[in-house]
Amino acid sequence: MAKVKISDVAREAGVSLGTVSNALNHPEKLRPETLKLINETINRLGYLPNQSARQLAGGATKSFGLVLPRLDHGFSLQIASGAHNEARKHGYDLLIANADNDDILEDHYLRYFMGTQMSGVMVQPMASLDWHPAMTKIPVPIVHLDVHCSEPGYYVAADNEAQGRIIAELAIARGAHRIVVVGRAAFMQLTLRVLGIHKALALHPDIKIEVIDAGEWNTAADGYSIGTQIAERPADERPDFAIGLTDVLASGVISALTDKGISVPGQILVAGCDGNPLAWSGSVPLTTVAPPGYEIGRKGVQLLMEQIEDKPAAKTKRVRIGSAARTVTTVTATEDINRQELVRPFLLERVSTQKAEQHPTGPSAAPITDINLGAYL
Amino acid sequence: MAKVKISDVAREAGVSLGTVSNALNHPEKLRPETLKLINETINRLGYLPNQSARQLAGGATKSFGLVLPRLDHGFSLQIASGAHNEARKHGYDLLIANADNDDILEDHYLRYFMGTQMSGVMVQPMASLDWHPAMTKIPVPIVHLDVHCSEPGYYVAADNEAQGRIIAELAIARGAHRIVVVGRAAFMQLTLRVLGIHKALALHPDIKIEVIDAGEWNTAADGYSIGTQIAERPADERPDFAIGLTDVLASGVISALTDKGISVPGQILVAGCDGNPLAWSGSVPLTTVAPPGYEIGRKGVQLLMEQIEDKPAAKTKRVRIGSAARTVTTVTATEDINRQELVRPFLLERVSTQKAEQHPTGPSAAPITDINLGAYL
DNA sequence: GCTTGTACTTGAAACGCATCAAAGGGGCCG
DNA sequence: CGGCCCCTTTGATGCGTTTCAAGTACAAGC
Repeated sequence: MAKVKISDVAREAGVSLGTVSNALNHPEKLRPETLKLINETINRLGYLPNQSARQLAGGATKSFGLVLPRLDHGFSLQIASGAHNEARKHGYDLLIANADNDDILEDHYLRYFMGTQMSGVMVQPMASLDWHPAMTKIPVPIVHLDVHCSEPGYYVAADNEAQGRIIAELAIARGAHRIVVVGRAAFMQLTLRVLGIHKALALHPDIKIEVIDAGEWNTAADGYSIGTQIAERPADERPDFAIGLTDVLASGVISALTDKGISVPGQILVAGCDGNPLAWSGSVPLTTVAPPGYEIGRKGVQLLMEQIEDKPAAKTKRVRIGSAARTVTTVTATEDINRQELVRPFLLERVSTQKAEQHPTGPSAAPITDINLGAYL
Repeated sequence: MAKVKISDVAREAGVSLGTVSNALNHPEKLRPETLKLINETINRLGYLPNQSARQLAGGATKSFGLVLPRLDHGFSLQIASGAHNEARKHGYDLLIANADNDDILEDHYLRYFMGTQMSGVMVQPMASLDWHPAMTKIPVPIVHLDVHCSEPGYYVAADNEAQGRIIAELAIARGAHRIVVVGRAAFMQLTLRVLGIHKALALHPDIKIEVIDAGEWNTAADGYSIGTQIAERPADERPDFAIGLTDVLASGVISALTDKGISVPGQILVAGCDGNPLAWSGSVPLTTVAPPGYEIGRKGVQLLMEQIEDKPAAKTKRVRIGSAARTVTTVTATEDINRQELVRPFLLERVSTQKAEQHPTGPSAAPITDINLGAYL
């Protein structure tokens, strides 16, 4: 069962090698009969073009690579979904690699994609951003997602500050008097969230705010221990609203509080940031602010296209996209819930959108008008 | 910024082209100093091997392709996760393509992968299985996932009959007297689930069973309409246990019942099949039987490896893997819940495993000992 | 000093295809 | 009938690697 190649098709069809190639790539150049004859032969022989050879001979193919840190995080999947749709719209393929939370693998796949003559590559990198210096020399369009690079380059990031602001405003609206922010602002993303929270609360000097740090990794256990600590305070020193810097933290807090007999949301309201489904499995639903992953993926591909199409464009472009406040489930499970919504989109939530923010030096990001509910986990 | 190629490295390092190639592929053949020199040059120049050329010249690279129908279904992600881990274990890369529920795209990516000289390809195909005849002529190892092909070939599938049996046994254990099965057994998978249910109930002639079909597509709306129909019956004609053939159906049923004022799980217990997180968002948690996606992905890669390693092996192998009964959340939300579990694995569930079944003509599937909790959405 | 062996290194030949300048074929006009 | 032009097809060339038979250098043994 030897592999059938283009020359086999040519011989069999009685045409030349170049003609078969044209049938594949520029069918409009061929006479209809010739094209038909060749296509029949291709099918009969079961010919499948060798992509490697095509790429080698013809330069980049129309495909993008996307390296994600994990596949089981809703945010990353939203990115993948947005990127996929946008890529297909432009006629590009999208290949996804799972870096599995491993820097080395991330680097590995990135190089792999760049070496495959992909038309462009996107990464949602883990914490650090110090690429191998060589990386910047590669003449392949690349876009970083969900980071804030200081180096020149393209990136698309969620407006984490806006996320903080939104969640703080939710607290204000709920009449909070004493707020705790749970977790360590270990990464830029989290720092910005805290900043947003502070900015929003600056207008409300009557509201007390407190940031509790419980450990380096912001694990659920950290959240649980902070929750325990809160629960053990005298009732009048407890907050009435807790904000987890991540959903995982928030989820840990909720567990601790309810374990200690404190009602959530009866006595303390808890909210998170991330829109991370992994953290939703508790019996107490969690209110969270989800970054617009779908939009980020979409915009990422658009930046790739930009780099491909107008080569001599600016070498740096940064896009920040506002967050959609997404109350995945209302804090109070017994609150009025529109059952109809449950039947259709299958996400028990109220979605309100927030206009995209303009980055001072960047282009205006399109306002977020749609949230891809279906694709969201 | 011209692309630096292997000959540039060779010239710069003062060695021959073949030596650089050896440095990359057979470093043990080189004198340590030479190797060091070449590596330094590679880094200095920012050389990145052209994967297309490598593949073209060297035959298949160590990478697998996986085509999934969607990315936002927990089952597919489990497959991806299992496949990824197993592939890495053997030193292979895994590239994922999202067919986005589109037959044409599925075919497209499949061909793409096969044409890229991948070492092997896996697909979780949508309904139909009539590949283009040419497909079977391609000398690339391929494994189908979650299907039951009649044609010769390799596949790994969940034991859907076992899923039905498990869910029926749950109903029996809960003391059900009157069971309805909701949905149309449109695909083989669903047919087998119904079969399993019937087999389990055959031992309990006292339990009444009824199958309600509401439409071709088993949508949430279908579930809702069946739920409504059930709710409108006189109380003594209502079932006390409803089984959705899919979680989406079950979710629709729950919505309808609670909308009509019937308590779930107070008056009617509802369970589903799939372990589909999309269907979990309701305020009433759903008990579901999840197929062991992680195991399926793992086994898929193992079958790929088998085909790669012992070429002259059997041309057909079929593996059926038993389902893990995974009660994502107990039917009664107020039931005893082990809070500790909530903090750690972040999946409020009880996992019980079921020994793998032996396919008459196949090899024995390894018993399922672990469920990849973390990777499960 | 010559031979044999060992340890590296070399470079030319594929790999399968896209490209493109050039050739071929046919119709039309003069 | 000849000349032109347009539409279609041809096939040699090169893409960046890997591979492998052939080469080189050096050391040990005689």
